[in-house]
Amino acid sequence: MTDDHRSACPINLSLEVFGDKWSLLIIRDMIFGGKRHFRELLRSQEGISSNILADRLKTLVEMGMLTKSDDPSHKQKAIYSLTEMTIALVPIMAHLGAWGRRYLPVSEELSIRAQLMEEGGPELWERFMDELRVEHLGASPSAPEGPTVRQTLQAAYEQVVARKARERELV
Amino acid sequence: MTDDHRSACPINLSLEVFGDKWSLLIIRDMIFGGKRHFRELLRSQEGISSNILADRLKTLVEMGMLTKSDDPSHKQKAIYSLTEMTIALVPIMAHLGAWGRRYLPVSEELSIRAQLMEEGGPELWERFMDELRVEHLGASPSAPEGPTVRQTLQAAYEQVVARKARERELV
DNA sequence: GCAACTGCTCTCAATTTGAAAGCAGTTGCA
DNA sequence: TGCAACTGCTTTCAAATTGAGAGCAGTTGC
Repeated sequence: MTDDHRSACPINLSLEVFGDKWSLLIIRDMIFGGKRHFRELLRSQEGISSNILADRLKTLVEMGMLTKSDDPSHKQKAIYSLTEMTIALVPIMAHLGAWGRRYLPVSEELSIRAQLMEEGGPELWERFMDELRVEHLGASPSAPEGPTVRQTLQAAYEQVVARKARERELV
Repeated sequence: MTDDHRSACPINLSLEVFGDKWSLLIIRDMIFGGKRHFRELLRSQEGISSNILADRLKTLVEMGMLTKSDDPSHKQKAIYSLTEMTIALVPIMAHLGAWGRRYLPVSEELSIRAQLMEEGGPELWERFMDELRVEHLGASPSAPEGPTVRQTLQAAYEQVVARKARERELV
């Protein structure tokens, strides 16, 4: 573990961990998409190619952002899990989504989740993080009632997609 | 302005704007270091090289993250200014700094600012953003009393540096 | 027994990165 | 009036990274 860092500034070090065009998208798909397997992550909106995905997963594991384990149901399957470090990025994801929604040409269906995260605020983020800890770290569930945050976000997304499909038919 | 975006997801679009190893560091130096000129930005902690800096400044201007204007005091000097879009990154910077401070091997002097930003919370961030609007957008100052947020952060940084120098002498 | 699926790896071209030197001016000072 | 220091870059060229696509050695389900 040599210090080949450009500087010991927290922002710089953060960028050295996920300051590239793909790492945060992988983490996004794990957090919001619930993806855990290589082939799932390969089917990203943005079309990451397999060599890049393999490389990023490897370095994210090396940096403690993910862990990798065997899937008991299939000898060739690997399961990737978030660590506390990565779960702690949820508020940053929320801010990033809110910022992008405000200043960049997002689509409605792909930003509805960001909107709900923004409206939900820190309380929703905390609930989401707790659910991720249960899912990825084996923490015991604290409030087991109702749909999960991810399910709620996903349902909203699908509703927008359905509405848009209906609107397209009316042309 | 063609849509050559990978996807219209807010997180992806955000990453297309500043998802690289240098752009956010430039913005960091402008926000926290008060830097406005090319040669100032060239003297970053991390040692950016001039061709990369020139390229990033150009694309940041093209994307509306910065504006560039002439310095009346020197015919060859350019002044780079933040836009509202970039000032709105202050909370993300604060979160990023807090995250890095918690999970990565930061140094005390380079993370004291992040600590104060974290402790100050949204109220401090808003005050800082207001000051940046005055400095970069020509907004009229709202609360003109006392030292600026940047001055406060800078003073704390220098205090740590001075203390560490003293401690080194005692060896 | 075979198609579909598993997490990758390999190849090779294209792009990006980066250090370093240099440049055409401008400015401040002696 | 000269000259050193400074201005925002640009150029050069090697090295590293990126990326699409094909392929692979197995595993699994039917």
